[in-house]
Amino acid sequence: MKLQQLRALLAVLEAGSFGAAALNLGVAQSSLSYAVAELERELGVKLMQRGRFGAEPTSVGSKIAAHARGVVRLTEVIQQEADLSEGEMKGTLNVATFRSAAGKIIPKAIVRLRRDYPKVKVKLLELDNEGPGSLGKRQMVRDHRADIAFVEKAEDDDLLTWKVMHDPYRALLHTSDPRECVAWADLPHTPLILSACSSCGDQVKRYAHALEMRLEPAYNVEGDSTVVRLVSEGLGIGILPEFAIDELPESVKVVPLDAPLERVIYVATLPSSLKIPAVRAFLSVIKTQFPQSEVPRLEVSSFNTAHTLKGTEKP
Amino acid sequence: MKLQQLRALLAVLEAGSFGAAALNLGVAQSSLSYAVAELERELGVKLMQRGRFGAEPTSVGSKIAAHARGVVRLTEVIQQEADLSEGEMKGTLNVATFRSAAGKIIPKAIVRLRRDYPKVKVKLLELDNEGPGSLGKRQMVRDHRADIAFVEKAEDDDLLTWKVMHDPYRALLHTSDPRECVAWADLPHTPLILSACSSCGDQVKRYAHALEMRLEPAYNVEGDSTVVRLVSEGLGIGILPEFAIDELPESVKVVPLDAPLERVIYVATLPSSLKIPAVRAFLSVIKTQFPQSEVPRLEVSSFNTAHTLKGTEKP
DNA sequence: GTTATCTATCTAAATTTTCGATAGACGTAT
DNA sequence: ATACGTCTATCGAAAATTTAGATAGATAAC
Repeated sequence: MKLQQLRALLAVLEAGSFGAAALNLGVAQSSLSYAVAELERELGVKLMQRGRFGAEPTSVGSKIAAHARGVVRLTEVIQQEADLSEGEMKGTLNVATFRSAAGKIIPKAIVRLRRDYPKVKVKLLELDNEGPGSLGKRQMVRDHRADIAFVEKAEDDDLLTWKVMHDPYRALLHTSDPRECVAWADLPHTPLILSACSSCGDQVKRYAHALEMRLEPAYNVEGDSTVVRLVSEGLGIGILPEFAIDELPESVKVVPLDAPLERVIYVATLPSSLKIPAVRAFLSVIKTQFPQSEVPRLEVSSFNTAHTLKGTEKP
Repeated sequence: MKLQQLRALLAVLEAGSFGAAALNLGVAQSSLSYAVAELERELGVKLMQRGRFGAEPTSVGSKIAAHARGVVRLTEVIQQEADLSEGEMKGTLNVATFRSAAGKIIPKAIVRLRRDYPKVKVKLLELDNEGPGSLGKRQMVRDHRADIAFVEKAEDDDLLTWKVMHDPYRALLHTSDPRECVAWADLPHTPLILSACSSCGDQVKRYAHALEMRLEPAYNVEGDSTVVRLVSEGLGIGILPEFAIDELPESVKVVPLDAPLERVIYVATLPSSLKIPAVRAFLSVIKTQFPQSEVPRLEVSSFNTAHTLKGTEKP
């Protein structure tokens, strides 16, 4: 088995066809064909189903690809480790996020990361809909497609998950509205504008249900920014998590709700990823950036194989 | 970076010198020298300190070797996955144990493993003294030197740890002794034979201390079998965990203690190792072999990347 | 100073990978 | 039905890489 073969497998899988992958990598198509065929020969299984429309993984192929990603990622870690020993923290970090975290939290963290570890690059993988088709962020982490994911729920599974911050829901009012605070009790009487994406709307409805209120949203829009636009048109009251609010026009103001509903934002990662220097760097940045977070304190520069990790309890 | 280079690094590290490693692998010494040098060139760091007495890792070298072991292990997992998809559960499992677990628990488990998964091989790494010098079993697991370790303490760290069984301490009497049970209160009055290894003796002393008794062991011997021999010579009462008692001569009998002291035996593994089919197979064997164990139920044959794992809480 | 025991390096041979071109397979459009 | 576009597999030659064997250099022990 050769690393190049595993890399070829992953490239083809990602590109969807041998030809496209060859173009991406700048090698001949026949090379990839040969590499994958050789790997299949050695393993004794067919990894991809080739057809008229390219190549897609067999079921073994998918499983093996996940391991292969782990292998390739580990080789990157080896390089990171080597660089780190020279005093240079380098490398790339793959972060899976949803839009509203990407909007405010991540930039904050990245700015600080660039300051403290200028050579660490971050690749953002935004995926909002955890629905079928697009893999969930947790699954991205499990498959080594991402090192770290920002998630809104702390499920109890095989990933380590830490609370990063609380993000309170706010009401968006047209500036003509005199109120400085919105009461939940008022909501049934006014047209509501909720966002469908990233479970925000759902949580609001669930909370209202708990208060024994029936909310009938007047608009259930797709993007967070659309909510803002509709509010600025005077079409109703918008409700969004504070960190999802990007830029406000003059005609819209943000006021608190009387009962503070909030969503909690977590980071999740594979236990084994804690050995990756760049991951530790990122988590340490998160830790200092969001002081109330429950991210454990990790030594970055000088961690041993017996790595220092205190308090990895799950929420 | 090439897999062969990583394998060369590990082989040299294990053998202690380039020449010995070359002999082990059946290749020329110059090949290994070239491979490691090439790896060092690419990484930009010196991985080994070569000298008159062979080669030993630099500090970066050790860290990188640990990752390299992970890489190599993952390639083996890839092969396992391929074989499994053909219906054949193959592969090798590295199990770190202490002597007395190796003596009774492991053979039981291995017999069943051979029956259920005849092609899975087990490599036993017995290391009793967790002292300095010899790496601890947990560290073996962390460094990917072992997939699974049997341990006597459940430390709260980065390893997953499950209780396997309780192992009650027993008294060993010469057959001339009429007692069918030994009271702790009697112990200070008789010459005691304790085993120094694997913390057995320590635990007995600690327990006696808790009972406010001062035990003065007449003999503190190295091996468990030596305890049996001294008892058969009529030199005193031996105390050992039941599973550490291997074979008894005619002249020795085993009786319970009036207050049942016991040690608990755990298995520990890296979270990421749960993706290894052979590890899951072994754990499932343990699970059925020791029904009171707290090992989680794992599907072996058909596990997906979203692997089925229920109840991974630590003790 | 010699020796024994290591590793590094050199050259040539063997192996492996890559390339470019081409053939085959398979739907689709004409 | 035939030609076409879009894939992958395969072939032979070239390029690159790895290997082996021999030898030189380094270093501590004697």
